[in-house]
Amino acid sequence: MESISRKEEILVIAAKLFRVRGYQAVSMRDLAAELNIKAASLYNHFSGKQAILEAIVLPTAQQFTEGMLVVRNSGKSPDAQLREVILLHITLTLANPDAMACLNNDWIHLEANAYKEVSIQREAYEHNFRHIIREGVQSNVLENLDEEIVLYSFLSTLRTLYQWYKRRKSLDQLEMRETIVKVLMQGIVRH
Amino acid sequence: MESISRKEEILVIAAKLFRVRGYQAVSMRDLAAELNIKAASLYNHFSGKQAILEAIVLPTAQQFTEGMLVVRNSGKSPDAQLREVILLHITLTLANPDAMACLNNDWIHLEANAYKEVSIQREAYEHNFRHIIREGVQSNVLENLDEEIVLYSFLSTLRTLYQWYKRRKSLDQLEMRETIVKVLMQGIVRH
DNA sequence: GTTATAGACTAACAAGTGTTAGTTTGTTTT
DNA sequence: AAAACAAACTAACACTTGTTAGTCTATAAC
Repeated sequence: MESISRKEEILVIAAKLFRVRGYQAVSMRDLAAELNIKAASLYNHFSGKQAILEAIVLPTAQQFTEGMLVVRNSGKSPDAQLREVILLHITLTLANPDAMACLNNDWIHLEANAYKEVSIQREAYEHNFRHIIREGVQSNVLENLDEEIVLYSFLSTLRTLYQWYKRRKSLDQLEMRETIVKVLMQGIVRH
Repeated sequence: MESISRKEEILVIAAKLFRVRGYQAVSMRDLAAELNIKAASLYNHFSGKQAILEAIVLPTAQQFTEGMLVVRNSGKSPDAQLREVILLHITLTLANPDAMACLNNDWIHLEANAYKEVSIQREAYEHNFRHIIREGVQSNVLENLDEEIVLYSFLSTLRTLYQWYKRRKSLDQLEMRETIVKVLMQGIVRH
């Protein structure tokens, strides 16, 4: 069953193009050309352009939803959960940076059901994130700072990670993860 | 000379649309409809769609370049400069959030000279930012952390501010600014 | 009162868009 | 050998895109 592999191949190239130029700026002919086929041939594999976007974005969104669920059910302390969420973002981003870019930038071009689906997952995700922060404040391990500012300052950094992370030797990889955790949790000034 | 006002009016609406749907997804007819005129009428005010994008993005990029210059020439300590840069982002974002969105998301759709222009300014800006961080580490006021991670974790938060800042009473405004500074500089854990 | 000017209009263009229909080719399965 | 399938193709469609040309109208300047 090599057909799965061909579909996958299309998704890899599509995600790469969408990341660089944006969903709207990539035509079916552009995508086909990159695969050395004609635009019409893409319809042997996907029902249309939307379907390609969905096939990239929906599973990625799903991974975040599932990851967050695991963290929330871990029974760990709030600050440990925060740490886990940060590592989740880093892991998923390194696994597929192009798909991460699509999830972040092109999900607004999803239509109808897929759009609603991602909206709901996104909201639920932020809701859980907010709760971890709140529990951290209540249990006195975090400073009592504005929830929204803490939430989005974290999320901004993590969601745009795909833009600026650099591939490193796997040894440095661990160090990078710890540095990001440290920067977000403890800031950058000496004390 | 009411013509300036009309041009400005178009830019305000254009920035709003570009922010919500993205530059590529907004047609000249869409923009015109929002202004209750026909697409062709837009060409009385701008030479084309690109010119509208440029008129939104270039001045905004310029403001950051100028702001950074002031900070760098202030003679203040590295951590004070860092604080100034954070406040610069907040000030410019609150002044024109739609233009900020365009600068962040749609500048890649600029062509030729305008694209190069913004690329150069962007690089110079990040270069200066990086230098402030380096000086902070060298003068022992900042922790010795990976420069790139610190830089982009700051920039990510500041560049996406337009997405999540909430308008507040001007009294809270000051508090918000201080909270953002605190979160970025000192992190969120108690110590 | 004539002349500019700003700012709108209609009509049309060439190019590019996503998509469909129908066909062909080579490989796999039976 | 026959049938089924994956995966490509050509040709065309209806529509949207940015843009241009040429025209009309009201207000402001002289």
